[in-house]
Amino acid sequence: MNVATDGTAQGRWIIFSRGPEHSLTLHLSAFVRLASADREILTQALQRRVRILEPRQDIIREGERPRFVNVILEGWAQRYKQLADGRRQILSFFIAGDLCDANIFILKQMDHSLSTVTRVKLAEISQSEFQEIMERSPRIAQALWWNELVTVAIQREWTTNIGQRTAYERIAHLFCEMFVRLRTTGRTDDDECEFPLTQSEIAEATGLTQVHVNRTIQEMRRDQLIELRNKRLKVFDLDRLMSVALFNPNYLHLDHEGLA
Amino acid sequence: MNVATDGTAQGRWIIFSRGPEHSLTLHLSAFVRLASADREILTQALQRRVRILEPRQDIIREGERPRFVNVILEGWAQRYKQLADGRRQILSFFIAGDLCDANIFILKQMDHSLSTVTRVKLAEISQSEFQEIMERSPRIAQALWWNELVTVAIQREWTTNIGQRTAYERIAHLFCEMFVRLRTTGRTDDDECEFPLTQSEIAEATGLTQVHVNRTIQEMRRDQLIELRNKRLKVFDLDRLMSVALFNPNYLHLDHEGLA
DNA sequence: TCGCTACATTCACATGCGTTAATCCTGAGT
DNA sequence: ACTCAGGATTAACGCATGTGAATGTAGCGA
Repeated sequence: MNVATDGTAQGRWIIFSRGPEHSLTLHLSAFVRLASADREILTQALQRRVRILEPRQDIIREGERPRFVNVILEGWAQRYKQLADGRRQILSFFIAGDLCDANIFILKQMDHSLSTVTRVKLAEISQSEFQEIMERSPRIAQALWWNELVTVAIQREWTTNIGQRTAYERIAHLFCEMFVRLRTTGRTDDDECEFPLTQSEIAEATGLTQVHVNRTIQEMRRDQLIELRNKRLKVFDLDRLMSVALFNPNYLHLDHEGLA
Repeated sequence: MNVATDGTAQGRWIIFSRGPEHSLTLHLSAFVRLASADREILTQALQRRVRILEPRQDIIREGERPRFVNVILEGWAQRYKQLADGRRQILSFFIAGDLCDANIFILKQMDHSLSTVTRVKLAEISQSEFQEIMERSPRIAQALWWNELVTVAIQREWTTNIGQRTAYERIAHLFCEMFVRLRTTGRTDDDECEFPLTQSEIAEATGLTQVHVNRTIQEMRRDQLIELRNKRLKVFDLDRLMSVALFNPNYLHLDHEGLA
């Protein structure tokens, strides 16, 4: 696949492309316009250690010591957290181009877990590599701050989502967020996008039960809001979906200088 | 008040002290041991622009352009977010020593609001001052990253709290978090601490209604878990409170090198 | 084709929490 | 002491969402 040099397809996400030679080229064309030297630095970093993981597999678990910054190159991944008695909350989703935790080695141990949703291709960046990148390019260092600020903003929105919205609104909001993020990185096809989550996973992400998610999605289908099957989501009218979800994309902070 | 040079009282929070001459001295003795030069830099930055705000007053509102990093010197403040129809979610609380949003100027506009809970004394740090600090002291810059990582971790815990815990557990968890954070900064008195929130505010922070918060707190009182009146919280048995809340303090990341 | 297995769907019933709206405190100011 | 206002408390009632468990369905390997 190729990528994202026009306004539409740029975003917070670090997006990559395969050139004709199938080598990865990284664009942290997020937030700042990076010089080609910066791009080169990132491209290098992403090639050093690449792994492929099967679906529903842990990347790192709560309590473990973080050793790498993970960058998702293909597929969906997620953060989650489990209470002592097993209840599980999904905290966020990662899609291609997302950087999991800049500077995570500063923390002694993970307070949550990372796992794949689909089959995932990711790049691991070691602490020393990471520090070198930050030192060599202040632009990238600033882009990483920006990335982190957006990450917190998304987490705040999720808190609000679960705390204030009804089941119907919550699920609609999740659809909006993922659709917009995928579109920003050029991964939508008109009014459709991939959506590899099971209803149980939607439930764990929204603080609902799987049964109620099922009921609610059927209601959304009846309302002609969406279609969801075979791991694909179709949004008939995004404005309407955003409206019923009380979705305000401001928290994604897509209004940065990287955009046209 | 004086502060926090021993292990117990150090924490993630940037704590300050009044010397005998009533001048502020800042300790970002969080996470890293700072050199006295670093301390001096921070002390300076915190003296330049100090404001006092009355209770329940906005500091900055969603949509506005951020101009300062705010550091809380005294009192409690909060983040909140409001949906288009008025529903409000409180997203986190700040206590003395907390730094609101490092590098916030990177974002074009606020995606949430900041307001006081009690009367608050805060220091504003401008963009240029802030950048200068980061450049002059890499130790501080790293401490700021650490601070940001803990901020996201707390937000994740709040998401989990609202998504998975029952009303009783949620409120207990909030009590635990604030008690532990206050204790870490030396602001508890044995088994008691200040707790200036109204039941309505507890409700907005936990995604419950004020009526149900009231019911639940009475139940906690009957269970001899806590006492709460006159804006003071008494915790009879912190271990038991943590246990019913399924509270695991790992997300506060207090196990850093700054600690003895 | 059979029979897994993982999901999605349905059903009957229970309940935790929300809603609305009085009424009751308590502390601060006069 | 008296008053007032902002909380806290109580009550009656409703509903959104949870629980537990059965049934349906589609893909996939043997």
